[in-house]
Amino acid sequence: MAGKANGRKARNGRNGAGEITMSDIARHAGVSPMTVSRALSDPPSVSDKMRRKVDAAVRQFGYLPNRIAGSLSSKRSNVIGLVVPSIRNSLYAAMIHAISDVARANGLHLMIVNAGHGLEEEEALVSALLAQRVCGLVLHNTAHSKRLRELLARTDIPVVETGNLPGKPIDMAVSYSNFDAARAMTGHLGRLGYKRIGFVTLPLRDNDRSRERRRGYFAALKELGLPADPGLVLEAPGGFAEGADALVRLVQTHPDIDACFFAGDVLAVGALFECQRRGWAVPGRIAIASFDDLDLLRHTVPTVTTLRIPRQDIGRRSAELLVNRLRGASPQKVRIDVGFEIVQREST
Amino acid sequence: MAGKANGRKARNGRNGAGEITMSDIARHAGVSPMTVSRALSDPPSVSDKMRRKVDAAVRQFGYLPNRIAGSLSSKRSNVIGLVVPSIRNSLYAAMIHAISDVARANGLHLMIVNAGHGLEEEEALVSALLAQRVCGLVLHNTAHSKRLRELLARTDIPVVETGNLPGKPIDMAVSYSNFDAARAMTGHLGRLGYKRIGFVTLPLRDNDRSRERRRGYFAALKELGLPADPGLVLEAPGGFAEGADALVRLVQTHPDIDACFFAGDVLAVGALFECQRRGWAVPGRIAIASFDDLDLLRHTVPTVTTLRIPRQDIGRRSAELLVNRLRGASPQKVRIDVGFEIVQREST
DNA sequence: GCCCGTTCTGGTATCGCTACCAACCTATAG
DNA sequence: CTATAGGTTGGTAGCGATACCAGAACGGGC
Repeated sequence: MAGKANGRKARNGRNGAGEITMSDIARHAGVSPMTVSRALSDPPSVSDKMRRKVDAAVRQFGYLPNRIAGSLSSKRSNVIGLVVPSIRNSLYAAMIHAISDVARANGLHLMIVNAGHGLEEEEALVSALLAQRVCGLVLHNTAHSKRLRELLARTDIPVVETGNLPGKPIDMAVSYSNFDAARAMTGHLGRLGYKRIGFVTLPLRDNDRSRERRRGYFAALKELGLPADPGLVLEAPGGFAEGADALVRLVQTHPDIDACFFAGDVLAVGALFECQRRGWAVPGRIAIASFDDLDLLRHTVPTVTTLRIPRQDIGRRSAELLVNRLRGASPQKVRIDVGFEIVQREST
Repeated sequence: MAGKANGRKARNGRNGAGEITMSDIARHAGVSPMTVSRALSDPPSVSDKMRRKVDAAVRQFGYLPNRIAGSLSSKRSNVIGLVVPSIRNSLYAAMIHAISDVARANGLHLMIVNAGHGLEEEEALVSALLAQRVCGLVLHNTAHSKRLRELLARTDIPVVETGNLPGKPIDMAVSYSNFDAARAMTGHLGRLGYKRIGFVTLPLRDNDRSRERRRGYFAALKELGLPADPGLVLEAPGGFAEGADALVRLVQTHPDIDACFFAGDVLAVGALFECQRRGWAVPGRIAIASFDDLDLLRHTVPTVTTLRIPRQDIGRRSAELLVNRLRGASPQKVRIDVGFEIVQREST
């Protein structure tokens, strides 16, 4: 008799195996579940007495609110999705770190995926992140498949692109201009007096950043009045050995080369080490310039001239833009150019 | 009249602002929501005809299932939590990358947090991950606060510790022995004939890995019959400049030092560069050994003797253990020693 | 002491999906 | 032609939280 009547309410009672719920806490604190919810998510809205009761029960049971349920109910998740070409690359690591810090300070979590370097892959991964209902996205890539652009256009979550300054940002962009940076460094080398400037680029396929850098290189040569020799441009996957190899090939095919600009820092360091091995003076025999201010470049012998890209700032500001939007800032297209800086060191 | 009757069902109808739901897809495909659910999560359980109808509707609307709702309902999330001391460090990056690959292949996502190096911080972060109801955890740290151990003991999700081989794993462990590794390298240096072997350690506070390495160093000295001189041991935060500085200080205070073992690769490289700057022959004036086989160490001049720790394997196997458990493998304490390898190169 | 505006608190109805069970087919055997 | 098994399909009832509104408690002014 009572059995049946209790049956309905029993589901709020302790259920042998299930997790501790807000109702459990509420019951033990002698308040309603709503009060528990408020006490945890917006303490000032609850009286001291109630809050104390709730806090005590929460501590007693080691209660951890179920954010999945919370997200479903409130239609707000507290997870930011992040798509980078490679978690392994320390450049991205600096950016991820900065994003992570801002996110944490705002109670957000990070879901990070490796895009590899394919457009379809990126599309699939972003879809998966959207299915997880991330509340914001940071994409390093700025070249996207048509379907991905459509997909993102339909969602109303904030999106920041960070790898390049795109002509048409999907939503917001925080970056520097790869074109300007490569142009500036090439120009810098020209102004230092170098006449035969080689260029080693990272893979160009599906990568607008690499392509922009190469474009910048050629633009600068033109401005310097130097001939554009396609033989002075080499494409190489990023790696120490590949940088060394590229340098050697350039020197062999173009013995008159007097400087080389590497579009990736690891390539440049690999080349520098090769020079050390061969006893080539840097910059005596050949000058070496790099892209991205790896800490390492400040400590090699000689130290290496490079472009300082404020990767951390990019991460921090991207995250801040997301946070602001999540806090209700009106969705306006933002396009922040964080700029770059040429760091002249011993190698040029 | 019909108005009222429809009122009840209307909530399944298109609702102006809300997201596209499974019911919407079901209605347009002319099947029940359950069939849509099954068609998406377990295709073989649904007839071809039904599946085709569902797939068509899904594509037509660009439907992305709401995994938050799915997770709540099924009490299973598809997110793995990962706690590392620093996302920025490339060692962890290699491990993260491997975990990420395995996770992706199994439809899992990664939530990564920076623990910094404090025990309380780790506790708070893990709590947050548990609140997100991650389905598994990878912790790099093996020193935990008492409360964290209790917290993890109460949950029934699989946990893998990876930074060291702990005496009492919380659940599973995949690692190498920091003690054995440091002992082996120190022994190796002794067997090469070095008599005054310095040791530069990373910060020891709250870090059992560093402490184990130092313990290994002293154990080896004892085995070699060499005196343990506390003055030959220095503690330094990881960094190129710090490595250089430590080396210089050791050489100044102990001019008879003939080898130095750095418990962090960046420290070792910083020291090597300092030698290049000062024109000290390596290993002529002083031999340098490192911990962890950064790619860089294979390319410097001279190349650097180091310990190869299979970071990627650690990541891969950790993830695989988690996946197996999520697939239903019985929870047995696993403790995998992935070992290490001494890589003898030019610097010693 | 009474009225009304504030502040707090609690009940109810979802959020979008999946687990579970019941109902329904179709096919094969008896 | 019916009975039974096997494979599909659909209805119902939550998962654990929050939004929204209504009601209760409180406090001050006349």
